[in-house]
Amino acid sequence: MDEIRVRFAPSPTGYLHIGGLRTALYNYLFSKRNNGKFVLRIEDTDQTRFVEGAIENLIQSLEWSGVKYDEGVFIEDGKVVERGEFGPYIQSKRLNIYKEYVEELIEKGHAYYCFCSKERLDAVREEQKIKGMVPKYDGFCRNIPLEEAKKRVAQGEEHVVRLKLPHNTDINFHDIVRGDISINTNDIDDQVLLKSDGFPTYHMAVVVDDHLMGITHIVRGEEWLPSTPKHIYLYEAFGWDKPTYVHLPTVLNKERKKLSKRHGDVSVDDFREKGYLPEALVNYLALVGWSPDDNEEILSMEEMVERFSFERVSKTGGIFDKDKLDWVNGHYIRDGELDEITDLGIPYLVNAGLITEDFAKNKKQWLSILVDTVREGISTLAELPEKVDFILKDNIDIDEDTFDEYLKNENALILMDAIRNELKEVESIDMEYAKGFMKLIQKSTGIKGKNLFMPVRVAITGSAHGPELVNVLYLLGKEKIIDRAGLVYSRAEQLLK
RNA sequence: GGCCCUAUGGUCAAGCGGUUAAGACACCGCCCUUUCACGGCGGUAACCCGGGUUCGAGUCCCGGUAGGGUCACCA
Repeated sequence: MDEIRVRFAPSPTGYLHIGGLRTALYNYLFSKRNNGKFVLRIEDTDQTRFVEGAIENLIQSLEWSGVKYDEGVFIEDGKVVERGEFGPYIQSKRLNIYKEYVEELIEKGHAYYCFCSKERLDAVREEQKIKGMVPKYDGFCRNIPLEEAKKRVAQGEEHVVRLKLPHNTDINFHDIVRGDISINTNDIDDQVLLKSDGFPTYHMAVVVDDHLMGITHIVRGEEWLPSTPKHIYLYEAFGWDKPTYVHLPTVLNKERKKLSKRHGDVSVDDFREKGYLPEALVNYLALVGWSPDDNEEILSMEEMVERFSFERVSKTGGIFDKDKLDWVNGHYIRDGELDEITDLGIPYLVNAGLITEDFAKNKKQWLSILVDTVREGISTLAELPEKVDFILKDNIDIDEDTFDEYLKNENALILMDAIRNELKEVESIDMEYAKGFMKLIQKSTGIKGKNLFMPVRVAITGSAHGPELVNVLYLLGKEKIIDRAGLVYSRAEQLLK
């Protein structure tokens, strides 16, 4: 059997979004699973929608997510380059190729020149709508004799080329996830193949390129299902072998609509910024529309590759569930390599103004302990600052209710005193000392259990909730603890008067 | 509106003619614990409706309903 070749073919009209990432991911998993090749092609046939920097952004997002491809468009030294023997991989560089094939279609009678103006087309559509008809090209130019049409073209008359679909013919094809599908040509338009600006439309370019690039499986979103018959017809008109089709179910938002920019939070970039790990995003995304036969939910890329198959892709659109993503992400934050998680988390602390770049560089060890003590309580890296801010900040606030509950008493006075006395004796707090610290306080005050831990926790952290106290003591260090104990002492003393 | 697709708890999702209809997220309890979290245990909760086929239907067929997609010189 021939080598399996798949492609992901985004248009550079913006950033990579979640739906696109999943499509790319499934292509990747499938190609890896079958030792095939994965191509990245850029479909920039609509000049008007081209966004500067979009290609670079798309590639960077893919790179970040760990979805790798073998061939096509890459970035090297900040520049867009192409690698592979089937290039160019950017459609705007292939205009002459499409033109050639369009002419072949015309000669074979599968396509025709159309001179209708935009105005006429709009008027026709408008009238059809009023009559309750399906808006469709009325075939006005369909029967212009080829010689006459060519003459008009030669005279410079503006024109497009349309697909000449036979009337009332069923076009059948098989889709791996949808099964057999049949659509009648009466329900399909004579699609424009070549635009008046000389660029092909998607339908023309996709067929030519997929064929020329040896693509064996077309894996794309289900929004392409209705136009697949046009593509099938083109393959037949050219006499080419048809690829295998795989139309993926849609990723939906809470409103059960296709994910869109309007609702925000759909760009892969956004998720990265919000502190999601690529492993987690990709892991979760794979699960919207696919499940492995053993139903595992936490899977590395390698594990997904091992288990992936289109037979287990569902037909139903799935809602993107942020809660579950958060859970998956939290899992990766907790289970990830501490150094890695720390490195990823540091920028969030710097951006929040909690630490400086210098501090980040010089206090790696300390920071990794910081991250380790709070990582179990967060689901995204962006939550890091709020979780550690009581440690890094100079001042903490203890709200009145909490203070009254735990510190407005004689015990607090005794405890704060003991803490300050104890700490006076030591040079600094290391982990060993931190581990035994509460024992020492207990010994010197005779206070124990909740009466010991809770007031101390509140006094030095400002809150009745938080992570393991031993780590917090170490992280806080001598000065801060003495300082905070002193403030609590005075405040309690005031209140007790 | 035409065409196409889809239909299992709130969400994702097993199931592929015979099951007490898995599991995960979320939610609620309990346990662990100095608190929170993590973790562990348990719980609430589902086969869209109506006809067939069959000894037997969540599973197959038909119809309805609902949801989605698509009807561009956009992809």
